Amino acid sequence: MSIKYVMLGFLSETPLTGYDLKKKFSESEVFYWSGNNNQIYKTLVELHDEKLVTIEVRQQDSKPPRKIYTITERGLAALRQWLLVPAELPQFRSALLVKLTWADQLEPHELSTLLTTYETELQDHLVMLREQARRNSADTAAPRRSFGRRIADHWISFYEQDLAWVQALRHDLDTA
Amino acid sequence: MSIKYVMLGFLSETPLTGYDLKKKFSESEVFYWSGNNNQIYKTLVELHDEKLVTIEVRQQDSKPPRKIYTITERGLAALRQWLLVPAELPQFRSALLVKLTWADQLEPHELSTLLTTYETELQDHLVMLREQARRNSADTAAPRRSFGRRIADHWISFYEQDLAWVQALRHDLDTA
DNA sequence: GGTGCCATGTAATGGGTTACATGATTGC
DNA sequence: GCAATCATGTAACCCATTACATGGCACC
Repeated sequence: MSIKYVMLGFLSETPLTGYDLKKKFSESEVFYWSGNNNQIYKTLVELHDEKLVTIEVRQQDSKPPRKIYTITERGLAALRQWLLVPAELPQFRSALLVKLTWADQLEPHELSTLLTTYETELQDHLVMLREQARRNSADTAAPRRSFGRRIADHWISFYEQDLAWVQALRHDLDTA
Repeated sequence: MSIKYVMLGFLSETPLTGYDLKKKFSESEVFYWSGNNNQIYKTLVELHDEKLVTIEVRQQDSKPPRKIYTITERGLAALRQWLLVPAELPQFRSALLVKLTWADQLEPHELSTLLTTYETELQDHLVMLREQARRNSADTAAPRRSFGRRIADHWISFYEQDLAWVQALRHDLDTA
């Protein structure tokens, strides 16, 4: 799965600049790309070459000109076509689970520190995600069939489940 | 997080060849690298250069020679040091959640097909994972503080949660 | 005769990251 | 004076992927 279609997706809602797209990527983890300049500006050129978007340059005084990208009919068709391709299964990457495989290489107190640190970080992250979800669901006046809030909640539930697991593990280790 | 330390981890259990390591990566999704030749053989050279492993070449008649890699004291120390570094938070990458963001671009029956296909694939995958977990927990006579089974179960629960979510979504769409 | 396992490795490519570069404006 | 926002883009690099290459043996 490439970032290309996700950018088309955003552009299907409203015309945007590269800068705007960058922000879109940083606003939600579900769009898991870093949204770095290199990729975005290169991909925009690509999208334009394939006539999936049009460019409108708008000059601004004392600011760099904005290049506003608008999706074309072909772009919308390409997006739809991509949406119809069966979605690959989710990928989970947990550094903790990998490390715990060799937990026996650590002293009990070292293991305990590892878990506690992780737990704290997870909790902080969850606070952030919940805040984000709250904000996003507030301003988006739910369009007919968009699952924004539902998706965000599901996302959060992955972390919640992970948190519960670590807590249970820590509890078991403490009582043993 | 690089594949390097994971390879050291495997080598901390027992000496292995590059070929063996490849298999280790394919045996469990938790070790999420593809385990392709390029990376493994290159990394083994690197590990050897850094004196984290030693090489023993064993000739075999009518088969290519095996290069058996054994972890050194320095290797074990490097592994431990890596284990102590706080684990990054897990990363989830769900193509489905990304696509559903633009679900309104699809006809109801197209959306339905998308979800059903995904659900079926998930279920198949779960069957495979459960089988894998069963096999792995059978032959590993649980060492003192290794969480193999626990880790596998947690892994499975991520997919189960995802499955439940899709099923709930599909149910809601059907009844609406 | 074809597939799969053993066992090593290389080549080409793709996808993604960080960091660099410019430059004005606003706010602390 | 410093950081952040707006807004574009480039350079260097790293990690990972697929595919290619070799070659014998076992099994159906």
